[in-house]
Amino acid sequence: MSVRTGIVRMLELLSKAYGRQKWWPADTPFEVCVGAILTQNTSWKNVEKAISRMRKEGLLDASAILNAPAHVLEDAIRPAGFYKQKAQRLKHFCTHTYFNGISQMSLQDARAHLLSLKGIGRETADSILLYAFGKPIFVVDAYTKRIYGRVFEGKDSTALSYEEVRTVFEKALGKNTRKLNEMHALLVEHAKLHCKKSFPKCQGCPLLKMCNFGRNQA
DNA sequence: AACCAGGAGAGAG
DNA sequence: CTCTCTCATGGT
Repeated sequence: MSVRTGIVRMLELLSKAYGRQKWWPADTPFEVCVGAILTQNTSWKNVEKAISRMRKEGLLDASAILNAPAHVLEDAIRPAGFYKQKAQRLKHFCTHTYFNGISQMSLQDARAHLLSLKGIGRETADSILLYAFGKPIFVVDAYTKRIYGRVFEGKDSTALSYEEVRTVFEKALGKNTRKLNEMHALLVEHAKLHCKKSFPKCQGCPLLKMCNFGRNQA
């Protein structure tokens, strides 16, 4: 079975096992951007706390973020960690992003624009493109690389680069926003239930039959 | 009580 | 281009 076929199969199996995901967990496109920055190397649980505190402080708004003193913003997002960096990144994002123009830009231009911003790397940019603006692009994260490595290579991760993994998934699923959205969301769900870093729960794993890592385990 | 979490940037080699 | 270090809180 080719990797391309395997990815299509993966989407079917995960979809059947976990059902339709509702993603990104945010009320507005702007909140998606905030969450994408706050969740950098941070568990979503802690991001929820930070966003909740921002909402309470009325900070879920670009102008409010810009008007707030640094220490106020820092204090609100503290539960998400890296609070000094992230406070700067949020302010920088609010200042320099051509937010309302992104939806009209081509995918390539929009991505280049986001990547040019300090604090917005590939995963954050792609999360924003896909989940805030509905652009057909695939988001690669640590979960994706781990699951990909285990399933297709029998290793705990893959040596493929970010762009290589992204391309493989996009070739398999096509430029279909709904599928790309669902695939990433299902991979995150799957990682939490059956593919944690230290404790893979291979029993009952919906990918067991097609997973090379599963054969090595037991 | 170490280890990990839906990364990104800067610097070195 | 590939490592390595830093940033930092909170859950397990």
